[in-house]
Amino acid sequence: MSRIRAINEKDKYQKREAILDTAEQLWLENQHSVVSMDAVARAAGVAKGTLYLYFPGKEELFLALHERHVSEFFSRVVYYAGRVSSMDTDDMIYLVQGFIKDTPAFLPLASHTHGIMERQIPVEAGLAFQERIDRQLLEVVRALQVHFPLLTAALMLQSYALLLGLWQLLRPTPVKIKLREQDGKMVCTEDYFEMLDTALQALWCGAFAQEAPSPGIGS
Amino acid sequence: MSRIRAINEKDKYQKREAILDTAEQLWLENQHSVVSMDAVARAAGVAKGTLYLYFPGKEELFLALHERHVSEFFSRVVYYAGRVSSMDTDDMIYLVQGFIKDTPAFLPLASHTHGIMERQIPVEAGLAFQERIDRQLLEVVRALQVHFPLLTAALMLQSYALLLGLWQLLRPTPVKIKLREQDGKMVCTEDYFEMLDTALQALWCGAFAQEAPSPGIGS
Amino acid sequence: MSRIRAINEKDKYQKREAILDTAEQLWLENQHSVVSMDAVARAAGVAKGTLYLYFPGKEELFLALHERHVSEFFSRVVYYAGRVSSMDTDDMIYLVQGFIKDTPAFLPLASHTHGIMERQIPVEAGLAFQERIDRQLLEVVRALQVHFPLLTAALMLQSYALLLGLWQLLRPTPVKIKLREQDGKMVCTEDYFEMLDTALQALWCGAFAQEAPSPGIGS
Amino acid sequence: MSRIRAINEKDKYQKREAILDTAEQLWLENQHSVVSMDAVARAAGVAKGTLYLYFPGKEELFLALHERHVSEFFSRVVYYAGRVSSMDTDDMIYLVQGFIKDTPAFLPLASHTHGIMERQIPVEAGLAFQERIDRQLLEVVRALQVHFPLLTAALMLQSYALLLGLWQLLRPTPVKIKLREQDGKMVCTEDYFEMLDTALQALWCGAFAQEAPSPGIGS
DNA sequence: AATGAATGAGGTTTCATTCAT
DNA sequence: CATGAATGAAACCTCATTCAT
Repeated sequence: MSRIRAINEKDKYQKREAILDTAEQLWLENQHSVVSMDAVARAAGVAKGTLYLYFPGKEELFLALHERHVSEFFSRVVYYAGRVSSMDTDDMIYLVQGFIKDTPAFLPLASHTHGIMERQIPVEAGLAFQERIDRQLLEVVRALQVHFPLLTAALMLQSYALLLGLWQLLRPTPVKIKLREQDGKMVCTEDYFEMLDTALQALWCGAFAQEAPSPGIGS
Repeated sequence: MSRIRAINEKDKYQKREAILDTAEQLWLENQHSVVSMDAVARAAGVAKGTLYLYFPGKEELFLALHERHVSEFFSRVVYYAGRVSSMDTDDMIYLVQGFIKDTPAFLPLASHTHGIMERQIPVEAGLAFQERIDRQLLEVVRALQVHFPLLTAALMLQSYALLLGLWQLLRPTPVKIKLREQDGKMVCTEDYFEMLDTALQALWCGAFAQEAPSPGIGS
Repeated sequence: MSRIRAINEKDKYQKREAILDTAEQLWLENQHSVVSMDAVARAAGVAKGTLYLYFPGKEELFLALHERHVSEFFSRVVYYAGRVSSMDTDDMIYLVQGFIKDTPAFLPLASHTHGIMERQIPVEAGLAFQERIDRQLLEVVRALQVHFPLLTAALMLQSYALLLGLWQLLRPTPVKIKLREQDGKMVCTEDYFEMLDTALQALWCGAFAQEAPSPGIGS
Repeated sequence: MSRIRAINEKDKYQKREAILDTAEQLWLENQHSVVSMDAVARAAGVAKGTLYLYFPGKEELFLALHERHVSEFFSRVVYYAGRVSSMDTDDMIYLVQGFIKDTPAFLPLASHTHGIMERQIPVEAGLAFQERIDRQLLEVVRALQVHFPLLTAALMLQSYALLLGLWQLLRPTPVKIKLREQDGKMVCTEDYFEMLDTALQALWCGAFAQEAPSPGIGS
């Protein structure tokens, strides 16, 4: 990272981004434990104090990284939805899985963010974050409603919840890895993507079918 | 807590349970931070060392608490499924919501367990835990298949993921509370239970409809 | 170990000895760390409290074990000195090395005793121990003076110090083992027994030569 | 201790030395037990975390202190050997006793280091320490061989062992002090320095005499 | 703007010993 | 005599954050 002083706004933005890049890198390498500010500073080639010039604290730094992830995903969706003439559920799932695979730090960090961090963020920062996300989400919903008239923000939220929850249950823990070695067929060690595919299909299918009467299915 | 020495197995079991009770209580009171063994010992009226007679370490203590929750829920389901002549999705959702409301520590602790703790548990303990849970899960699935022939363990897992993920997104954070004060209609602050109801309905409906051809619904 | 109650003196003595046997065994197996009373009790098949019926405390237990070692060595010397018609330095060294090899727990425990433990023993117990040892030492000296007229208790002490000190410097520490792997010729990793042989030879030779004038040797 | 920030290398070195000074002081005052990092920090007037900026851990801190002692002794010897035109055994003993008297923490700490600590030091740190000491020892041996042609590194080691072992046997324990009160003439309570003098004389005398035939001396 | 030395609260775990049973 | 459940004082180390330079 450049050791040059960031005087103007553009330099500052680039330095901020560079710090986030480093943090993302470290997060990936060190999933087992938690990344320390010390490590970020060292890896980014800046002093610890400098981090605090660009981010109010640790929570905010990683929240910013998470926000970058979410924004990137939203951008992709809007872009894709605007380019194709029609979309179905499979296309959405394809987009989601593509993003997850391109952004391996996303799920672990999102899990951490929603599981732990969000409670410790200063309210002001949390509110601002939430507002930015909500605004983007509304755009995304609007863009998607062209293809999915019945789609709602609530369904997006539910899908995200499914995404997140499934990953927490199926993520490759040491225990999970061990289990899979012993018995590849245990239900709890099914591949995440396969399970996610099935679940999202079911959720969207069910969500869009709610309008029509659903007489005693499954019972 | 009783200060009597637990000589026989029954007393020991009761003392263990009493410690778990205390831990659960503290967990509820102290969601913002993490409960320390110190606090558990003090609140339970035992010495710190005593905790380590009943649990190998902190992680295991809270994992045991989580296991107690899950077992309790499973018991309820099996019991209920065995008593009624027929069940539908609404019954299941009713069971779930009932359990969550009766056990306010469940979701925060489950979130913590899957988000953080599971990675730090000794592999042996984790494997044993997983095995016990899986065994119970199979029983539950068997009991439910009487009423839902198409139900699978995978669907149970997906439902749990939804439960967990939604709660993490909608839990009453300071930020969330503030938001709701400002604007009761923001999508992100919808009530957890309402959202869970909708989502589970959709998921199960979709899951059970998968068998039948589902031609491009929603698109 | 017998779980029978020790009523008479003989049973008590045997139980005490059995505990010491177990402690010795454990000490050997666990040189890297320190043996806990818990471990001794478990290995001996008695309850922790029982240990305190036979020994006032941990220090005293291991001091008793050390005393058993020393007494055994003294016995051997007296026995040997009384049986042979003449002895020289080599015979003594042979006796010493034989004992050390037969009693692998001796040096680690002696080192621990003199390095750490002795300071923490209640004065009364320490005095009694010291007195018993001194009495035995005097006997040994008397028995040896038949063969080594110039031998003194001081020389015995010095020899013991050499024995002990050399072992502490040359004991197989992880570091020492690593060093020896890298370079078998470093002076600091010479074999203990070889070094001890040389040193004792020199010490006794020098001690017995002190009577005669030793003008400027070595300079 | 100065509360000034140590910015440059020189300040840092001085602060490190100051911490070692404090640790040495505490060691002397608290021989009965073991000095805690807490106590060192408090006595040094720095925060606990600061200690860990200067030393990786407790073991390393006290090993560094021991190394300072040894280096100081070696320096004295080399300096002395280079200044005088001739040395004999008495001069060496004088040097040794002088150092011990000037450095009262040396023997207790050395005893602790070799008795206990060395096993718990990370191998890397131990190896580095050993290498530095060995290098210095070789210099010392070279400097001394001017005056003692027959002197070897092995003899130095043996002398150190004697020094160490004798001190452990004769150190002023509560028990030893009590004994001396009762009976000033017991062999076990002879003065350390007197015993050391005799022993080193004998060892060196014997070592240098080994070349010449030693026909059954003492028997 | 940038540095990095200093802080210090906080948490888990061990284990010799006691004493009610 | 024997048990083993309970105790509770230590002790080490981490790391987010601050602030003098």
